[in-house]
Amino acid sequence: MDEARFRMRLSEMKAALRDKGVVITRKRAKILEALLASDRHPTASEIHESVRAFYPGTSLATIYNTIDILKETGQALEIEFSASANRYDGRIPVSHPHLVCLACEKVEDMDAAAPNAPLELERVSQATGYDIVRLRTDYYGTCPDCLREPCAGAANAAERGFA
Amino acid sequence: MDEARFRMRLSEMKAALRDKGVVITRKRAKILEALLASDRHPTASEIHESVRAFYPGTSLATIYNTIDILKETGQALEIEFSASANRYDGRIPVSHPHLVCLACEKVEDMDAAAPNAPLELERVSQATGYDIVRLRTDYYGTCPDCLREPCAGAANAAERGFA
DNA sequence: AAGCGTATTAGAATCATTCTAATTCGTTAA
DNA sequence: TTAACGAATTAGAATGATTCTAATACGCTT
Repeated sequence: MDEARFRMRLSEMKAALRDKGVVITRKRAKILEALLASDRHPTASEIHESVRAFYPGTSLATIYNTIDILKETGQALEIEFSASANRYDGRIPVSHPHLVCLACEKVEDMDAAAPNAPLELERVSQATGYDIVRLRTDYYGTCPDCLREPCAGAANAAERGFA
Repeated sequence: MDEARFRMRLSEMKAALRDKGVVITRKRAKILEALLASDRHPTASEIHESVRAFYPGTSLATIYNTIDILKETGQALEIEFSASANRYDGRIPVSHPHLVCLACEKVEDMDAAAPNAPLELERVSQATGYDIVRLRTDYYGTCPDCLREPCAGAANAAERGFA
């Protein structure tokens, strides 16, 4: 994500929050930046770490609070995991496929052409009678790095019966 | 799921466990049956309730223990949720799409033709360099029942910012 | 500078899941 | 039938992410 795109997306997010009457405090601004800064789809506590580098007294509750607002305004996507911390995607806030490494637990955006989400939601709504609002498409496996040289994470995953 | 298919699938599961050297105790047999009996994709504690109707002293740990073995042997699919209990699918133990109602939280199999999972895994492995072993495709929205007459669950979901 | 509403905080509470260590069960082989 | 061994089961404690709570601090507006 280049600088221009980063700043554009950041203003978009701020605007969406302001529209909801949410105050963009300095801490909240840092949270948005931390969310956009890495392509690693950070967890709440990773964001917490980033923000604490600037504002040491920041509480985890503030991170979750801001994330909630981002979810409600459709500005961030929550990628749920029951066995580990949820991850968040603020870069592309519409449904799109991810690659999840069971060894090192990283989550990547899938480069391959994504299905056209809005159209797909409409199609499935028609077919099922549901009012479908989002979709989740994730591929689970072992990433090229972990295939090459199994890391600590890989060992863990093996223990859990994967790998 | 008709009776014949039920019994067939049940033997399949038992055979797979025995192959692993796992003893099929009466409690374990009931767990498998509870998993297959409903199309509701039960949670661990729903299975627990079912089994306790027959064997009152059964511990939740036993349910989780058996579920773990089923996952390891590829005989059950875990559908993860971070905000509520995970659900399990023992009927169709290969990756296939689900419909998740955000109001009443039920999880249904999607009837529409599923993408050919093994082929899709292979395709994505080729494209990404990952060794992809499973995929998750889930559609989130409101089911026809909840669209018609919003239930308690629907109210909850609305509070959470959905619906 | 006062007043008001939102943001923030530390820590407690929650809840699904996993772990632990002790007990019981099932099976096999004397 | 019984002894013995490994696997299954148990209750309850531990874990860990997330949410809640009630008190405090902050940032506007006037």
